[in-house]
Amino acid sequence: MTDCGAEPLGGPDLRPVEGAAADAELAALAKALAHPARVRILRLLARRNTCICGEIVDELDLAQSTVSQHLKIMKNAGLLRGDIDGPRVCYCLDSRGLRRFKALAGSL
Amino acid sequence: MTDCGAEPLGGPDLRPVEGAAADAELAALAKALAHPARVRILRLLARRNTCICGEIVDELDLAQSTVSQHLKIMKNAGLLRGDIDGPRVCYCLDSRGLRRFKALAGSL
DNA sequence: ACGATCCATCGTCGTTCGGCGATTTAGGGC
DNA sequence: GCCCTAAATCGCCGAACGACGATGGATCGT
Repeated sequence: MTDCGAEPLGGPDLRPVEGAAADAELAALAKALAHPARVRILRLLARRNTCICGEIVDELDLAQSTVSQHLKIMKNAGLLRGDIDGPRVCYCLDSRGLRRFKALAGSL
Repeated sequence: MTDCGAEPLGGPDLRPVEGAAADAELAALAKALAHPARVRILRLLARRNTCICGEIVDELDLAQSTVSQHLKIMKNAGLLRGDIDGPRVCYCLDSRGLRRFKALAGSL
């Protein structure tokens, strides 16, 4: 139940890990992780291999609107995907973005 | 000339990569990297294995005071070390902090 | 001792972040 | 159609960020 759709299935990332564009990219990804609540959300989603939705709100003792903002930030950064599942929305990791982040971090 | 002193020489980092404390730690490190100029500074310092000081100002087309702020942020985050070298200050990577960041990023 | 240089810090300004309650939007169930 | 629930969005607020110029403190050269 409520599993996210399949990944868009990208091959290995060919973009460079250096240069001005890569710097901006890493900075943007880092900014998306620059808050404990967002790191926690990412870990929650990683632990349960299935997707959860409003359960995140229950775990975080933050208001629903605040959690929604955090989710939006990470989604825009490409770290999460959110699929609509009936009246709910199912979030899960975007492993592509996560891999990209790790690759950029590893290049330091 | 102008090489930083030796690293404080820490063994392998024993702190956990998960839990609330680790989340806060990763968030803090990520915040320190959440700006293109700071990523760039880190890369500049990584490229030249010797330390540079005000040369960073020349490369960044930012005001000297702004660069100083960025350096302070990364120093406080444990990503840089700054050793006084006569009238100049010699910045270089704190490989301990950098390793820690990579370890935390890799745990995602 | 003096001026010059390097860097840090201060004060200011506009922008963005992070939080919340309240409201809107979108589906599902009856 | 109507309500109920889940989630997004809006509006507001205080706090922090990011940039700058100006000022201050330390050190070198002369």
